Amino acid sequence: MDDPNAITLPSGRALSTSATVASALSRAIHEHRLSPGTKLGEDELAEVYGVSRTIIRTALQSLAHAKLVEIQRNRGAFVSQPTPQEAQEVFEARELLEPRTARSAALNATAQDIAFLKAHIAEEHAAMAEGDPGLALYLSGQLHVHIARIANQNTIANFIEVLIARSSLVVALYSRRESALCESHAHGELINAIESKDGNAAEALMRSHLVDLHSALDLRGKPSAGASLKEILS
Amino acid sequence: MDDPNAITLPSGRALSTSATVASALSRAIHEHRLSPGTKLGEDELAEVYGVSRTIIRTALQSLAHAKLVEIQRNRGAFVSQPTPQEAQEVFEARELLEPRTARSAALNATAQDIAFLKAHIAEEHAAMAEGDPGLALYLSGQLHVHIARIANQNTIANFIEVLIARSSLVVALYSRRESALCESHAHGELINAIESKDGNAAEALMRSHLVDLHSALDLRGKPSAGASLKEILS
DNA sequence: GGGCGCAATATTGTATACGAAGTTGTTGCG
DNA sequence: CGCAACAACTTCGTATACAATATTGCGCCC
Repeated sequence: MDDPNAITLPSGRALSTSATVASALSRAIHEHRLSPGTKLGEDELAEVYGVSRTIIRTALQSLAHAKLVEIQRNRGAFVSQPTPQEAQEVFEARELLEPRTARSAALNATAQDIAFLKAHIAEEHAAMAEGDPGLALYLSGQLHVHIARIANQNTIANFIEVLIARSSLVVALYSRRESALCESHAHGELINAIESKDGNAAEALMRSHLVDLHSALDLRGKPSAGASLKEILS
Repeated sequence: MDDPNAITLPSGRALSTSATVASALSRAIHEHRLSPGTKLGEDELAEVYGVSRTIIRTALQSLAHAKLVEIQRNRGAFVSQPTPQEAQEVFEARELLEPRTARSAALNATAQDIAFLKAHIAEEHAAMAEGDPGLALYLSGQLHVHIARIANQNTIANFIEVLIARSSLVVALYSRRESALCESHAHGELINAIESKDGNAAEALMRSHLVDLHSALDLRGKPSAGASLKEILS
């Protein structure tokens, strides 16, 4: 069944099939192409990606572990809708992990790392300029992950990766202003601090950056964006 | 096929089957009944638990996500053998997350929470007295998770849960002294601080407790304990 | 006309079957 | 006698088939 609209899985070489699907879905969620609450039917996805349900299930379980999708027994998988409480927790966790990690990154960064970060920011600007805010949002999140990896903290980086992904959901639901989340402004300053190997500045800038993001949320009410279907009408 | 030695899955009511298996395996790893490097064959486990390979695979993938087992493509699943670098990372992550969380717990704890923690410690002592150090180790780890939950930080608590599990592997491989890891001593003081709602003390005690644990490791060499088979001989 | 209960449908949960990759033991050659 | 290549076996990866559960639509009763 070579489905004509089966997505040719990108870079399907060394990665396991289910990981590829999970990555594609994760990316779609990051970029707000899939809204919180969207049902992810197994047969549907199997057809889209041109693989069997087995692969889809594995991928969904992987995403569920990262809290990107919620699997309800005998009901199916849905893109997660973090509660205000969960949103709060995500940012509190980030505020514990990221500032200190940014400090380490500043102390560890090589010239190569700096170049990479700058290229990354340029990419982010380009995406925004081309009118692809979803991609820009994704890239700006990945920057935080890269910083943790530069700090040689893979374990923490993995946590941050999960937190970033969930943050994207939080933004989709609770963002007050529609504008770009990580204003490249803050990221630029942060990278400058890292480049000057100024650990104190990097830590402080990261902390205030996170506070900014956090305070740009409106966590009082209920999900604002397309929390789909009856759930919002009940 | 009602296998006579098929483990009657404990508390199999509300939990999905694969989650039950994952929980059982996780517990076995925590308690050092499964050593790092042990091969976890799918058919083997399927027979032991009296379920199909499908379930086993799901469970193993879940554990792999928590870095408790490592899945090698076309080779199988093995209990993880954290490298010294990973061990280091695990403890650095804990040192970022747990002290501040202990502070929150101290400020949040209700009388009920205190009672629960004390009962937990008693259980831990009992396990040790009964000569079940594995169980004691498991329980002492869980205490850290409970503290995070008392702090109303479920997201952080989930991270800590993973870190605790990995710590158990680290201890199996790199523990210098064979003695109990979390000497109940430290836990007792910590709970006292929480009971007195002394956030500063709780944070400081947790920090020093983690430093103690960390420094009890010998991360220079290679895995000490039964890192199985040829891997240690090559 | 509205609400409840039952049957039909659809979707997920689990098991099994088949194909692919790796591992091991053996045999032949150097 | 040792090493390399081959073959048989074992184990995993993926797809498909069947069973269990939830959802939906219809009809009946109130």
